[in-house]
Amino acid sequence: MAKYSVLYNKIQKDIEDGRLKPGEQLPSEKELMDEYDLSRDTVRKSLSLLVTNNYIRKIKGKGSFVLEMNKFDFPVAGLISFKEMAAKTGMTSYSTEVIRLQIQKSATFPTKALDAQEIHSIWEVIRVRTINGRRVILDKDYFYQDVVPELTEEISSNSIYEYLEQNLGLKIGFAQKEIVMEKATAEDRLLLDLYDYDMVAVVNTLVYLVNGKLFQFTQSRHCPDKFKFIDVARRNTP
Amino acid sequence: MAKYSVLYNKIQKDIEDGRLKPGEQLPSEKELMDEYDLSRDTVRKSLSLLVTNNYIRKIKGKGSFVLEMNKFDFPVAGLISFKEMAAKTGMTSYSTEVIRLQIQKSATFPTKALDAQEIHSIWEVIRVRTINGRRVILDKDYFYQDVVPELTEEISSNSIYEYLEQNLGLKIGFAQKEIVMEKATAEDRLLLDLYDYDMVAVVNTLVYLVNGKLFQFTQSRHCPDKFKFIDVARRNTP
DNA sequence: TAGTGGTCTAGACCACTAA
DNA sequence: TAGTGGTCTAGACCACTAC
Repeated sequence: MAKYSVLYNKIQKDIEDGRLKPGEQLPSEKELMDEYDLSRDTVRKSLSLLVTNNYIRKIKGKGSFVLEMNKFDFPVAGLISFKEMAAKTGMTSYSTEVIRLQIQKSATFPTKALDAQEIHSIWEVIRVRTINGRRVILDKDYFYQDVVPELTEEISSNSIYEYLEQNLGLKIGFAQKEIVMEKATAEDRLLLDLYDYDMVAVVNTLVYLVNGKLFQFTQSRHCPDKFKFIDVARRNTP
Repeated sequence: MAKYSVLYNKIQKDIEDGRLKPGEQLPSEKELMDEYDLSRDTVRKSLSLLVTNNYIRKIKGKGSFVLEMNKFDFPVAGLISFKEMAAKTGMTSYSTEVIRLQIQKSATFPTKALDAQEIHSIWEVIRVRTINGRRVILDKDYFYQDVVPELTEEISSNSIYEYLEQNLGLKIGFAQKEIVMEKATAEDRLLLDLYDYDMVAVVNTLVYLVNGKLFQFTQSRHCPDKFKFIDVARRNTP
């Protein structure tokens, strides 16, 4: 592990575990250099990462301070899986039911997500997420089979991402999300407990590997009253 | 202007204006050093910024490449004002109507957004955004008066952000957004052209200055069929 | 004035990619 | 093997903040 990663992880953990409290001042760059026996640039690299990930902010002439970002309910910063979210927010009761798991010939895979007109074999996974006894999320995932050769019901009902990262060694790079509202379909009404709602919140996601290759499209359809998306935006990062 | 900013802006502009095309390879760090007479670290700082802002990606042993991120309709990356968005997406016909502009004593300012129980004087600005003849967005903005002393109808109907940044010299740091769906209120139905929809997409935003001080809360209520939110998420930025 | 973070440099070594 | 980006160092000067 790189030296700057070690320091980054140390401070990140200190913040998440509450050893460093919101508003608290971090040691100065000089002090961190001495304490961890690092050059200033390496210390600065760690701190820069903490800044871009919204853990701290730096003020010229004053120091580095832990951000106070606990005004919202849960800390979803972008890309996170259902299972990770469940763990972070401490959901007591949740489960996943696999509705369909099959291979397709790019039929229903959204055309705009395809790089070209090539024919691909594609895994289609349809799952329903239940939280506290209510079916609230309908997930439709599509993976290229040349990237994800095998997929079982057991993997799907656990965490696909965990499998992809730990077993297949795939490295997720980034994702584009699009959030829209749509009229509920007959399928939505069948698979979700929508009560009297006639709309759903739809999150379309394209997931890319670190090498830039697109490998997954996901459509996540949520009960409107149980949907919440959190985002932290930084204006003009430079 | 810092040297790394100069190079960053140069390349960013080249990408946005199409002189550097998606997938194209940038000059190597060595070449950029020579061409712009910079040290390697300075070149790397520029490129790092382009990476975190999702303009390019770097591949060890190969080079830096322009990202292909044009699969979505418009490039909203986080924090952007209505006027900026209108300019970027080339909306032909839009206007803003100021419904209410007044000073309040923190009454309707959402309590969870307040730092303490202090009493503040707060500007309340309620505006309706019309696009192509349809009233699609209801914006409710709240500003602390000690940060924004004066606000006129003219400023409000133009761009408040432009005024804050250029005239008051305020520096926006970052914002937290929360997106939820809500049942339409009587006010929504009165001020928006909702047709037969009975829900709205609600974006709650807390805006902080670079010094970390919270200074604005905004609630933006959208017609569901005209709402779209785009987000780019990077997994494990380190 | 002392201490802080911001910028910039020159040089070194490593790991990965491609021919 | 040559070229690329990734990490790390030591030292310099600057701008801002606080006292």
